[in-house]
Amino acid sequence: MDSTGTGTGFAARGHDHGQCVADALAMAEAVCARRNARLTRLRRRVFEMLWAAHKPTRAYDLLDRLRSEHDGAAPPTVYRALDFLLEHGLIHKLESLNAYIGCVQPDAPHRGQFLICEDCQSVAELDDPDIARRVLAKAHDLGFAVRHQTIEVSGTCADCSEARDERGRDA
Amino acid sequence: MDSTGTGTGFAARGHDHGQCVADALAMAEAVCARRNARLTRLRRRVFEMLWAAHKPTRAYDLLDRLRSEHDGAAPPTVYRALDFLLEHGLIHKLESLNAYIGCVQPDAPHRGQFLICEDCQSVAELDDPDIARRVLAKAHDLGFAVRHQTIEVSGTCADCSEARDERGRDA
DNA sequence: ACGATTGTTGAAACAGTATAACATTACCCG
DNA sequence: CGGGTAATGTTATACTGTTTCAACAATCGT
Repeated sequence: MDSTGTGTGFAARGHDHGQCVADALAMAEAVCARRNARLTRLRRRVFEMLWAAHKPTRAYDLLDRLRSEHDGAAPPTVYRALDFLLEHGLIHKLESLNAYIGCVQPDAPHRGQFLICEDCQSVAELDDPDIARRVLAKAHDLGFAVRHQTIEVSGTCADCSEARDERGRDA
Repeated sequence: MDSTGTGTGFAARGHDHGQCVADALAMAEAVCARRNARLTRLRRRVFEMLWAAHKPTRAYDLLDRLRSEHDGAAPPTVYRALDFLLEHGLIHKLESLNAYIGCVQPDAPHRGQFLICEDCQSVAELDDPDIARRVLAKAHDLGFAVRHQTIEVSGTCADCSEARDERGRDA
């Protein structure tokens, strides 16, 4: 579940990144195969880039990288790939950042909750059913039929809080 | 608390709109006075426009309306006003729509939860402490210090669900 | 194998959202 | 009044995302 073993939802600082990208790709392949969705070269590249960055990445950053290895890439190129990946739950869009990030659990399409560290730009995806249920229940009380939840929390992650505390002591 | 009396968080279809805008403006005035913040003519107009629309409104829509009554309005004109209003908790930004809407409870700056109807574009602001607390608790467990919550739920409001059902029976 | 259908990509232009940078004016306080 | 700060004017630009149409490739039924 949490390939980093830290239990914080954030990737550990020194984790085996190549392996983590490879694992994500294998999951994506499996998901697409199961649904007869075509994970083309382009889509795969965008997916890999998102995982390689391992932090929220903007469409035009992806576009720049695409262009460097493939002439003729244009905005629709990257947005179409992103749309496909979003549709299949392989990535998420962080609305508060206008950025995209790989999904840690692409088995079933879903919307999790995101903790976004403002210091180091790392993101933890929570998928806490309690939170989602509470929102659903409240909406239901009001007669509101939920289609989609966007839950994004910005702040400071544990690592950065520590680092900040240490700087504080030094000063 | 809920000036509409519907209890759904959504404004009632036939509520006294002029009064509702006037009330909001009075609250804004009071908040700014208490903080020595200057609710200038421009800022007041943007605030009024947001309340008059009574639904999520885009920056460039506001700009168009500003221009019609005030030559020389440019993007920064409206964005600066929006920044001021956001800073003082008088309005909210809906990240998932890139749109802005008046805050129903501007006494203390805060971030509520939003139910966004995809059919009629109406928005309910919840401010449910349970939801906020649960998110805070979960983040705290992971050592994450929360600065800001963005919780936006899209779907169909009770009125539109009913209307849809009726259309369904007719068909 | 064949064409029809559908899905994917290429390419150019465009629409919508937001900020940078700098000049100018209005306001407040001593 | 003078001097400083906050607010606005103005121009330009950066960033984010869509529309459109044409070309190409995979799939499917026959």
